[in-house]
Amino acid sequence: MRVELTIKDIARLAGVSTATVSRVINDYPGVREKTRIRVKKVIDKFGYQRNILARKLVTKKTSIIGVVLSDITNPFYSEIARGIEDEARKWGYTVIFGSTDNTREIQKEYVNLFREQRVDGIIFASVALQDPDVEKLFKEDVPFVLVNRKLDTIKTDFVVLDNVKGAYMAAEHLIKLGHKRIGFICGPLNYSTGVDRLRGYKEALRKYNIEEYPELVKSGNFRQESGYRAFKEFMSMKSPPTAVFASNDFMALGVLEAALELGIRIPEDIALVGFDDINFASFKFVSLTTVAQRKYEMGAKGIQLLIKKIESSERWIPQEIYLKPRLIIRGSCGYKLSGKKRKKGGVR
Amino acid sequence: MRVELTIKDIARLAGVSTATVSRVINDYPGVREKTRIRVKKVIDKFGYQRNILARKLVTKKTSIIGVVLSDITNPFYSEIARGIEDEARKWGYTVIFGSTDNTREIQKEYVNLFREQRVDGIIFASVALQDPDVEKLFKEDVPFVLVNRKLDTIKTDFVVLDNVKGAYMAAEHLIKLGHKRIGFICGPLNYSTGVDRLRGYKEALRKYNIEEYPELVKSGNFRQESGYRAFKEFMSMKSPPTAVFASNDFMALGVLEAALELGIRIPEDIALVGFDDINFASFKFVSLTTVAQRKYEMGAKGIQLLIKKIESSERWIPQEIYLKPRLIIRGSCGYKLSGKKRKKGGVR
DNA sequence: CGGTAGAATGTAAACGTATTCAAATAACTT
DNA sequence: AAGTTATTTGAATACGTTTACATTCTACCG
Repeated sequence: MRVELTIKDIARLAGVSTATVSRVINDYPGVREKTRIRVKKVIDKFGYQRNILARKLVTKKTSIIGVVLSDITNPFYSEIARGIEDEARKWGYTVIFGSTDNTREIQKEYVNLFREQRVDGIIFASVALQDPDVEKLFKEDVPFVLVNRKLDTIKTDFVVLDNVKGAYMAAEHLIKLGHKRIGFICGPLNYSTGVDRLRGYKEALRKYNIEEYPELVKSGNFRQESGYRAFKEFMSMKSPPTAVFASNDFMALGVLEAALELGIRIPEDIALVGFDDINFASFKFVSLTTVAQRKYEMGAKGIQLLIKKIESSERWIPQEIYLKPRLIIRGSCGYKLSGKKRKKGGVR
Repeated sequence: MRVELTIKDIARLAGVSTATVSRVINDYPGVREKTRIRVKKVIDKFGYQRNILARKLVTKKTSIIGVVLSDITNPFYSEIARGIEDEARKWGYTVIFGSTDNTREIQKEYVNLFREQRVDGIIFASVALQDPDVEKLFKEDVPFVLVNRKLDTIKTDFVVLDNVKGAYMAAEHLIKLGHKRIGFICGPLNYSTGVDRLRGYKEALRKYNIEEYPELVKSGNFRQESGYRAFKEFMSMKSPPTAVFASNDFMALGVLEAALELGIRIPEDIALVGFDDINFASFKFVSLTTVAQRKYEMGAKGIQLLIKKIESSERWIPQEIYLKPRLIIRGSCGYKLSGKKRKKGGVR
């Protein structure tokens, strides 16, 4: 790499002091138009790129934000990530992602890395209900925002979907289609998304006076295999559910796989609803009815909030943002859409 | 945030000079065991985290690597990204991703951002055949590595799949299944992946003395809709192809959608092969025969290469790495697997 | 025990910017 | 035109490390 000019060189070449050059570079006021132009000309002519490291050293602001999420490969998270990335760029921030695979050790490693890199703040997109790392940051006053999943132990900023409401809507929809025995594939109960969706499901049953059968609630881990397994278990019961609500789309995909294997038709034999509306859910040969959340927007909102918090000078009051869920009705729930849609029957 | 101790404080507290502290921190030799321990104790007791910015300023090494790819949301790229991320972490590097949507302007913006951030090197995962940005970096001796797609205009490092071979294998497979009219949905011809896969397809036809019909090659853009459109066009021909080879999986998914809509069965009516082996291809209700590439590994290899290049002191000779493609035979091509697999027939 | 090589430690100068405060200059005011 | 105020400019310092070089210790030798 060729040699780089410094602010000193520019100052010398323009016949001014480094302070003036600095002021010009940062568009600070208090420099005469004439000299401003002169300095700019020199910069254009000889080329200059300020050394952001030196700048960061003195300003103590890196404009970097760390993001921990469980897996960038997971389409759910990659959409959030994209929202974060795009929005960050707009505000002049750079982001570093860390995929933890929901592992405490790797999360800790990334949090340490982020702090070593002197990030201005951190976004957690996949926090657990008990999270020592986050609580530590809270105590130490490091700015952060939770996204997607929240935490009850501390009062802090978050942007999440109203998961209770979303699950309620999904269950309600199945109930209104006439289902009385609705199997629920639960997410991990150490995540707010897991417990909230379970709560929503139960609330709907209660509201419509439908008896709760414990055997209709299977635990899953948000991964496809667990949906697959749960569905097979459902189907081996003496009286299986007539509908299944999987608390995320991946598990719903597992259900589809299992159904295909068992020769069970969705939705003709069993209705199915998912949660999240990941990309694949909308493919015609999947056509999964699901509770949608705007993942991109969630990421964008999250980083907006974080940046506001970082840049705010006054005492910050934590913001709790709940996004509205939408039920997207496709083929897998068996709802008969009016008009010409779904003329070809169900999925598969 | 509470006040941070500096190397000076530690030096004072341990009764040594800053140079010694620095040596301890960096595990440099030339400091007596006794003093090393003393310094470490002080650090443990009072807590200290070195300011990496100051360090970077003097060493001129940021240990940051920029990655430009077309879209982190695209499962193909997110897998590459994950490979890069994990491997980078192992080597003590941090990575910044930039999603360009294959846009020249955004790519330029990100390259500028990366340079402003003083990254040690850059990985391009979605370079075009003519790419002024990359050629400029090449001239200016900025270390970079191409991954996934390559460039003919300059001699540089890359890690790509042998796309010609891969496409050849796919086409050959269809030929051996007895197909004579194989529709090809081409990728953009301004990417090496586009042209190489086309070349592989043609080579196979030639090798097996199958006549090439220009109308059997439709242009696509690697996106689902274009596969959808191309398939519909094929099906409106007087004599449509009996098999379709889409040069990536997304376009193959488009084909599946179109087929579903037209009531055409895959593979019974028309055989289908894709390329890339994105996650979704392996789902049972998709079951797409495809040319697999190890995306994670490609990313990991790419960054390994880049780091080696960055850290090498001798004159660097560009490395050209071709990864081997594998044909993964699933349901969509109509190949009858022996044994118990696919007992349920084709897709859908 | 004096001398000396080698190891351990310290001193001081970078690295490239932002920023405070004082000095210089320009712009008004009367 | 002198005095006053506002605006521009510059000098100097700080940010927190690393590192070349000088100095001091230590240990070993004859």
